[in-house]
Amino acid sequence: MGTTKTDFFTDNQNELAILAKALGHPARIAIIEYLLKVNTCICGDIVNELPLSQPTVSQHLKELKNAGLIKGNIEGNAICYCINESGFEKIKVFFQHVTTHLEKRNNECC
Amino acid sequence: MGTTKTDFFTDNQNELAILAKALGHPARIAIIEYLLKVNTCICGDIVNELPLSQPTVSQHLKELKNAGLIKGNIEGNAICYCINESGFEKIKVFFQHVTTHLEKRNNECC
DNA sequence: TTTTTATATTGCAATATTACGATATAGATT
DNA sequence: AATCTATATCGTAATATTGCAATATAAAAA
Repeated sequence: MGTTKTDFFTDNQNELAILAKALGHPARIAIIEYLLKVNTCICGDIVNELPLSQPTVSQHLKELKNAGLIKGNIEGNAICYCINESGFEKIKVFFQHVTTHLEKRNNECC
Repeated sequence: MGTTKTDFFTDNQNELAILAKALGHPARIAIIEYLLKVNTCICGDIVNELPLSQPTVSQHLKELKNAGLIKGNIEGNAICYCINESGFEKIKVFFQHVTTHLEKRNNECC
């Protein structure tokens, strides 16, 4: 009990849920928006930008990376983070799917 | 401690996070996909479709409704659920924003 | 009115998430 | 080598989520 019943859902459903869940925190939305603005940055930049401690930011970065939404490359001392397009591509496909379905019918609802 | 520091983020960041969080579970992705297929349905239909108990499905429906992703209308005995387009519109705008930013630069990353 | 049907709510156990201080790691600088 | 800089990990407390049995609610059917 308490655990998500992952086995009973499709791989695609689980993948989409993981991607959406990773974006399900305002700090992680803020990190993505910041990365869109500055293109690349290091963890310390985000620590300066957000009202969160360094360990907390590091944890959020890890979750975004595990979900496949950002990439991190070692650059000497620091780690250079940037957006991982392929992760966003997957969600985009889902939302296009939703939009296409909704456009077909004329907003008929209950 | 343990609570998300909502006050330190913008309304838009919090709203997007709430929408994404609502989609951050495979059962809720499955519910949305099912609603896309059948247009409208009642809670019992989803209980038959998913490997989850009635109270659990009811709870997931509540979360999707609170986030603004589905609508529920009382129809006699039952409640008729359907997709709420305006919720999806908000996320779509966010992803368009991401896509536009990413297309501008030529995939330059770290 | 009793029963059936459809959903929501309550209460609870198991697990997951959020946040941060303290500490570890690892490359750069002096 | 000692120190500084940048980030990750560990440990832990507070809170949230997931799932379901039991129960409540409310309209429909008998």
